[in-house]
Amino acid sequence: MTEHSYQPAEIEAKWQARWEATQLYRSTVDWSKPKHYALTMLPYPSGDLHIGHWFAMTPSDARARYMRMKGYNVLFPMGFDAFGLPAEQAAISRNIHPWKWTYANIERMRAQLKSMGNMFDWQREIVSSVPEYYKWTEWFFKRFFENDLAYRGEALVNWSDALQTVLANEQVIDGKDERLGQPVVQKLMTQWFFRYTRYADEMLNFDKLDWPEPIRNSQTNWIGRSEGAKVTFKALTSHGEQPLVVFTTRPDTLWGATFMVLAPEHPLVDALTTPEQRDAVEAYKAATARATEIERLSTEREKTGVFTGGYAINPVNQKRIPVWIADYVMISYGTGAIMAVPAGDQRDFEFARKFGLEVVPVVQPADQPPLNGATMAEAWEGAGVIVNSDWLDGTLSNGEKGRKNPAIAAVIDWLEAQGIGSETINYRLRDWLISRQRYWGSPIPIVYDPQGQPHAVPDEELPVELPEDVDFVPTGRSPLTYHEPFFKYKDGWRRETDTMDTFMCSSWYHLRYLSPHCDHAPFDPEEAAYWLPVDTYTGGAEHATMHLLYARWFNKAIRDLGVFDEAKKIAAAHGRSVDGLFDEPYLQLRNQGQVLGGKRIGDYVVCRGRREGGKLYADHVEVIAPIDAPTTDDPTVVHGELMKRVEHTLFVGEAMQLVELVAGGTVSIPDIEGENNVNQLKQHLEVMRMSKSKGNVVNPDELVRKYGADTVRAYLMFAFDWQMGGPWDEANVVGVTRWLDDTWALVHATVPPTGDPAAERDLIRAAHQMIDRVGSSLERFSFNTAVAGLMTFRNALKAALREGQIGRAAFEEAVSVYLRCMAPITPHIAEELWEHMGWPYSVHTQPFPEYDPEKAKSDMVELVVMVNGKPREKLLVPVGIDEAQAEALALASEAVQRHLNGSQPKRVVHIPARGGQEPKVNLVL
RNA sequence: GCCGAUGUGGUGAAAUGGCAGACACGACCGCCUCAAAAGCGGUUCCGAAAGGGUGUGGGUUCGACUCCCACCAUCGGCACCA
Repeated sequence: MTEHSYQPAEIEAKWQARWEATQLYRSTVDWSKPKHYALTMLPYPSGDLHIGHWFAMTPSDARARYMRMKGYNVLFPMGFDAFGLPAEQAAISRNIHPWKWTYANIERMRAQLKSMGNMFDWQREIVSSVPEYYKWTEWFFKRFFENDLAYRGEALVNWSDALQTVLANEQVIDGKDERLGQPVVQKLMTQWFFRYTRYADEMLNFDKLDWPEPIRNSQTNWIGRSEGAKVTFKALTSHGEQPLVVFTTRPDTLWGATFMVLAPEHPLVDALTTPEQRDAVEAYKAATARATEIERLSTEREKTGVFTGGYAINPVNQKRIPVWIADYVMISYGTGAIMAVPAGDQRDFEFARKFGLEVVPVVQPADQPPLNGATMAEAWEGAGVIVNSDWLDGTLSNGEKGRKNPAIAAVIDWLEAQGIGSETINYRLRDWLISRQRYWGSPIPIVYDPQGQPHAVPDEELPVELPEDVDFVPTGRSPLTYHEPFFKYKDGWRRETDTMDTFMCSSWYHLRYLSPHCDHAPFDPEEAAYWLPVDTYTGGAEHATMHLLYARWFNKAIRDLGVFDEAKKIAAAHGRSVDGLFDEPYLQLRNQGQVLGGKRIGDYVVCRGRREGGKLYADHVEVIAPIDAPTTDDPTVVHGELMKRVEHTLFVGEAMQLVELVAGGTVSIPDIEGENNVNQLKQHLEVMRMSKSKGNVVNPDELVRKYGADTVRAYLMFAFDWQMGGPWDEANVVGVTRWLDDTWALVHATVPPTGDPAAERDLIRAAHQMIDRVGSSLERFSFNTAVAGLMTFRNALKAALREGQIGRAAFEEAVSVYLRCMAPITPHIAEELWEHMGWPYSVHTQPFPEYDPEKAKSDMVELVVMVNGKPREKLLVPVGIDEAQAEALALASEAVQRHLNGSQPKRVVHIPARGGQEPKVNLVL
């Protein structure tokens, strides 16, 4: 027995205080050591830390700690993304200033974050809403403005009535804002933009990045690059000939363009429309404007459109073709106008058939009878040979996009020579709209002269401070427009009164951690030279096309403005390779999954038996489809969804009727063959996102009080694959509780001075297998197998100590390895037990144990004997057994003899032991 | 429609192309106890066994949860994108 048991509350408070007092997690530049910048996404100070924060941050901490023990100088900072709409919304509904609300939340959340026991260096904390921080957000804006990366422009923008502000494209999902899910409308407004598309191509290149495929895929889709050409048609308008430019990815089909379609909002529509068509066109435009607000998204909709009465000249063959308007052409993509090639594009084909327009085939697929424009049933979008196209006839159009297609390459060259078109890359990506008509954000450091021209405020006036005494109730205009002391700059000059999108603040926070109080630059170049770029970034996948893309753009933009130049010189002076060093902000990215609230539909059961009191004693329970539910009111039958089960007691249906399965009672589940068992029944469990309204929020503070931080950490790491997440189920915490209780007792055990060498060798072998397992698991973010490796060792240590054959020296060696392997995952108990062993502070500054394959090896192994790839027998053999011996033993084995039945194997494959696996012999019959 | 991810026991889940189900929860049996809890020991994919099992159907391979093709289901990104 131990003198006292494991009391997490005591030891966690004690060690957190000691770590802070000794500055154990202070990270400073040290050029003699390799660095590792581990970053986890900073929280928004919305009130309380939830279990998702723990799930994101504590495994990230374990990884950072592991890297530190592996010899890296690790930076693992934390801060608060403190500007933004939620603070303002909360402030409005509670009538409290956003400033007060935000800072109160930060106080609270900082304490909660500290309870995790993470190795955050709190001296590097940042808060994005303090002037010390946003001075530099403004400074970056100013640099962008001065270098034509920020501009003021009029554009159709996303306007949210609910939020009373404009939003970036990224913040609009299916026509609704991402915060409240309220409709967003298109409005023509003058706003601030960043030249996002300037880096589109570079952002499509992920060569330097170790990022998850789904994120790269989302970003690639979001940027939406397509190769093609711009071609200038001649519009015959009421004001004479006017150029009408279209973007096409299929310039090889130009000769098949038999009409044109413009988006109803296109500027040339009015000039093209003839008096006879005027009414129809106006009516269609009005209808489109209405439809935009509802749902213009539906892919299945039948084509609609109206003839403008006007014509254009196809520049390749001088053909006069009609110009239509239709809502399937989007004003926001390409040039808002298309050449329609009905024979080669299914949408154009449908449109042509509906309105009786001409179809001229220009790509003739091989192995098919010649296409006939009048009779073909659908467009041919694939490869083929060009026809009906003058000089291009006979060229191969191989189905590729861009210059890889010979026909497209030939046409582009020709268009450029003729001066009627040019090769063009078009992006789905729009420029980044960063102005917001709200109060709680970083001011935009711009002033307007009396003529309304924007000028940047001088550097010495930065930061433009956000005034506090503002009436911030939203009116559709920035609250700052009502604050005269703020907007009045000098005679006749006005300040910009919009504020910046908070994604601007979070695009560079990883730089401010480097030197949060630096007052002459956004960051100290020496710190940047050492720490940048971020080596490992962890956080949620929901930021794929927002924060993670903005931050990449931001990084590339400031790199080209020379912001990293000095850091680059310093890094080079220390012998670091600086080529491309600052091209990307985050080298490795890993996304955690989500902890959900629980879901599973229970089996629909029919229980039959005898009723006694309020209970049914069932001798048979059958799982059926709910549709087959009996319609009887027989009291000896209970049916419904299985909501819950405790041993042999079932709770059935919404009414939770009690059913007791009697001894010898049977269960039948048609999906599972054979005789079924009561514990095979599926019970109802709700899985959904945790939210306050659903009342399924798990409060981490309570869990910490109940189990301790180490248990919560380890359980979150153990419960699911970290990159997948899953439903929260507190019932399983007990496995981790037992593990730590056991560990406590085992390390406190009394052991004899000497033991049995064989048993000791076995224990040390188990320890080295653990090192390998825990280390490689943490390396690849596989936290659940790391914990499993530790538990496996616990089992070995427990069994060994029970036998009483472990001596003091072997015990200490094993415990030393064990505690150092535990330290990244459960830092408090590891530290406490390390101290208990009498070893010097701190376990966290110890090296991670070195894996010794020799010590991990055993003397005997199981030789796996396989027949046609199926394992049939295992033979215990000495570890160094050679191929001939192994094959002879395998051939002689009982199972093989049975399978051979007197014949000879066709082939014998020997698979030697490697990578900790057993040797195998496969016999092919 | 295009692109991507996922699919394994009663449950959470493991498995560089090499013993499928490690580790844990639950359940069952036993020990301990006057009793219960805790604890301890054992069993737990199906099958008596031979053998069969990783969403379905093919393929590659001596050998496939893993690689390839097609399909089904769920989730995510893009979407009348020219």
